[in-house]
Amino acid sequence: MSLTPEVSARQLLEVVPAVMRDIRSQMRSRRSPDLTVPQFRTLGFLDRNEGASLSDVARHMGLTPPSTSHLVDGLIARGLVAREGHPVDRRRVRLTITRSGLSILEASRRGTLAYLAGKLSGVSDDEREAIVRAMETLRTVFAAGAARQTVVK
Amino acid sequence: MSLTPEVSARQLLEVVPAVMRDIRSQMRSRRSPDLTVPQFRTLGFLDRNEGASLSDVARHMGLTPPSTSHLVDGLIARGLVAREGHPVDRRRVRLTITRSGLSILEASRRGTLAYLAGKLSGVSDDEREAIVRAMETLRTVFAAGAARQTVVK
DNA sequence: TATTGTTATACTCTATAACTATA
DNA sequence: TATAGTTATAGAGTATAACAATA
Repeated sequence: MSLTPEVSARQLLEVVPAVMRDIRSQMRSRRSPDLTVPQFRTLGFLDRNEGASLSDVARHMGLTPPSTSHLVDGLIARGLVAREGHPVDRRRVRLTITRSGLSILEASRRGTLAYLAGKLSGVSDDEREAIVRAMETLRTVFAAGAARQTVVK
Repeated sequence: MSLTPEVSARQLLEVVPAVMRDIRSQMRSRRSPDLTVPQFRTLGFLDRNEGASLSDVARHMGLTPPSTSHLVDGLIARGLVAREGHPVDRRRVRLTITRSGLSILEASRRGTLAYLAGKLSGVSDDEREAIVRAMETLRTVFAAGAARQTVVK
């Protein structure tokens, strides 16, 4: 049989990195709203989760807290994210996307989506349906932080 | 309608980075045959293309020559790749995977495939079929170097 | 002149270890 | 003691710019 887990795993391992590289280099090539993929995802998360803590972001991204702290530093340095103290628990941090961050996020999102949609425009409806189905499945299997959350108590 | 290019593009942009992160962190966690994703792909390419030049690798990976040179340096430093002069054109370089590189490549491939297959084992046959179909489509659309090769004369 | 590759430099992403501050 | 976060340090990946060697 051809559709064992091993076969699909092999396909993933070959194709996903190639798609990823393409996305990265497209983002890099936009010379105004240039966001890296992790920065883009962080802004998107903060857009949907106002006042998230550093740990919230780390969990969502599947990163360690130091990596996340560093990542957020970069966004703050560029004025795209604001960091305030938490009113109650003073160990915590409240992260919010700034107006400037939001507009860059939207520009970048539009640009990248348009680019990807262009690439997919030559693909048949049928094949696009398979892509959407596949992404839905993969999302549940590889949800960010899934592995950690299973391990952590 | 729900399956426009835009919808599938949105899915890709959300899901692919998450899958990629998962693959990376799995590779990082194997503490003997630890290869990064680009190193892994480079070794795989050299396994299939004995004596490839630096430019060949760069094209395949969708990277600039300096980045590729650096990447290859790391593999040579670890004894996984050998660099010789080209017998005819002395500007060129012949890259080959070493025996040690091959055995690490195979171990890493087995480990990562097993990990991914495990993750996909809970997925229905139907959904795996969609994944395989999607990957086949994406491979043709995002083939490494495709963009450059179209642009370059 | 054009091609192949390297070196120099710099930034981002990521990790682990060690630390501070707060609970 | 446990939790939230930062700082220190380091390696990999990537880019652009400048260069050397060869064709």
